[in-house]
Amino acid sequence: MEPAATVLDLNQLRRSCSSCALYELCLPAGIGGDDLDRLDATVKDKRTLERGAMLYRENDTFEALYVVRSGALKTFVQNEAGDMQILAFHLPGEILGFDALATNLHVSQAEALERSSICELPYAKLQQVTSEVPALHRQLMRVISREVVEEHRHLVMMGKQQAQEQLASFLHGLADRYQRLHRDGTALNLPMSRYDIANYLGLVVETVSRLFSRMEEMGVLEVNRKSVRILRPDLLAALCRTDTVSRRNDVG
Amino acid sequence: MEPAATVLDLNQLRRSCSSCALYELCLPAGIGGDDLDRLDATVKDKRTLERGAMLYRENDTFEALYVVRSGALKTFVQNEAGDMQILAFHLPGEILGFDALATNLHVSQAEALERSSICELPYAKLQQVTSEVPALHRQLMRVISREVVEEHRHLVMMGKQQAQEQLASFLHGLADRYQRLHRDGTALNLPMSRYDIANYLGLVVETVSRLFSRMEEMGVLEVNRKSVRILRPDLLAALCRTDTVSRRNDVG
DNA sequence: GCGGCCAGTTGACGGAAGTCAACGGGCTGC
DNA sequence: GCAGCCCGTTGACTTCCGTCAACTGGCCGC
Repeated sequence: MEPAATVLDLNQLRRSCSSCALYELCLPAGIGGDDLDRLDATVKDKRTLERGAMLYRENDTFEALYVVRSGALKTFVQNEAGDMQILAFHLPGEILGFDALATNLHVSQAEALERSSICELPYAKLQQVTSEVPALHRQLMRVISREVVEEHRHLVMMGKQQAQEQLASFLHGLADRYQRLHRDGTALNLPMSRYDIANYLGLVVETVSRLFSRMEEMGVLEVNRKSVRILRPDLLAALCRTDTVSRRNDVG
Repeated sequence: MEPAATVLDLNQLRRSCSSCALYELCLPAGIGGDDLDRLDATVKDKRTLERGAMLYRENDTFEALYVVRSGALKTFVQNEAGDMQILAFHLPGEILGFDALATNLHVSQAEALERSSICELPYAKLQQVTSEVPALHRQLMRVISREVVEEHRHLVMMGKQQAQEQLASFLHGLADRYQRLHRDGTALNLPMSRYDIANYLGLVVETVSRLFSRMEEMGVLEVNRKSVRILRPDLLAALCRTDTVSRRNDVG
């Protein structure tokens, strides 16, 4: 046990998945021992992104999948006219980059909402490991599937006819994700702007702003810029659905 | 070459991927020769679903992935109250069932919109083959990724602020998919109801109906119940975007 | 500290789309 | 063939949310 080796071990350990505080949330879940070590080896040194920095852009060649270690990102697409549609917000432990698997080119863009730390999983190396470790292959499929299910949630949110239901569902879902990160699920610190929230939900920023104010008046929230405290989780949950029976959404 | 064997061969051939008219559209794309044969062997006999029949329901255990051979299906989720949100329409050559990969339980439902023929790919067998054929593994990942990208398109559609843009985009995208199937992309025969279209886009059925009428008046479409003829593809494409610059979607 | 800028909020207004209602016309089953 | 049902369309009305505008307060750079 010479000191130098110990230091090296610590450094490697620090950046390895097995010691990652979020490790049960991301790829290795369900993988143990040797297999985890092999996965560790494929993780490139982590990157840090400043607020506003791009992780990847449209048409970038597919190099790697990325796991958020800390901070938050948004992914979005833009059309020729420059119109943006936000696809997702990514919190620590969440993976992004799957959009490029189909064509080997990214078809969306990823931007840091705040100073963020990112794990990079070079796909070539990842592919090599998955071919040797069937468990990782299955796990990777599961992770993509979760991505699909997450997008379903987004679609359901956007399908709601009342803007208030949409925002309530958004906050409710965010609180859930915070709790999964062992954070306080009632004291949200929103990394995204009102503008981003509006775009994500298919609304305009004024509507979102008014809804925050209205929900504050109702005693559901306490809003202070980016900081949102959920005073009445029960009421928030109730606001996620309309009381009146909707004609559109009933089963035919 | 005794007659009986020939008949058997023909039958097997008929239901095999290598002779499937849609084969370049679905899983085997990019796979050849021996590998294709092995994939053929994993495909279970095809199923036929009548209009309204369910392919799978929520909480069904994950058995297989499914490829549409003919007909059309919709996938959707329902909440406790029975509210429905349609997630996708599936045309021939398209795969469904990926939602269950994460939990081994389906979290959505699939229903035939008309008499449909389905290829069943039992996942256990598929997994065995993918572990032996790396190319298929990569192909499968690509297909799921395409699913993700397809959902992005749905999100962009729902994010549009004008209902007319939404419907125009929907029809435009449908025309594209018809052409990929070597069908006439200007003579659509909609397998889904107005109700389904409305739900898919987050609108109500009256709005969709009015928009069809309006677009007919504009000379863009000729509508006759389920049959929609696109008279002016150029105008339809133009209707997919608003002329006026939208504040919400501009890049900040 | 000060100025400017941008994010966010609020108000007034109008219009697009949702709601409610009536009706027509296929399709199905008897 | 006829009845009944459901799908789709259309009209009248209402309302929610998008638009435009003004204003405030944080934040950053100078």
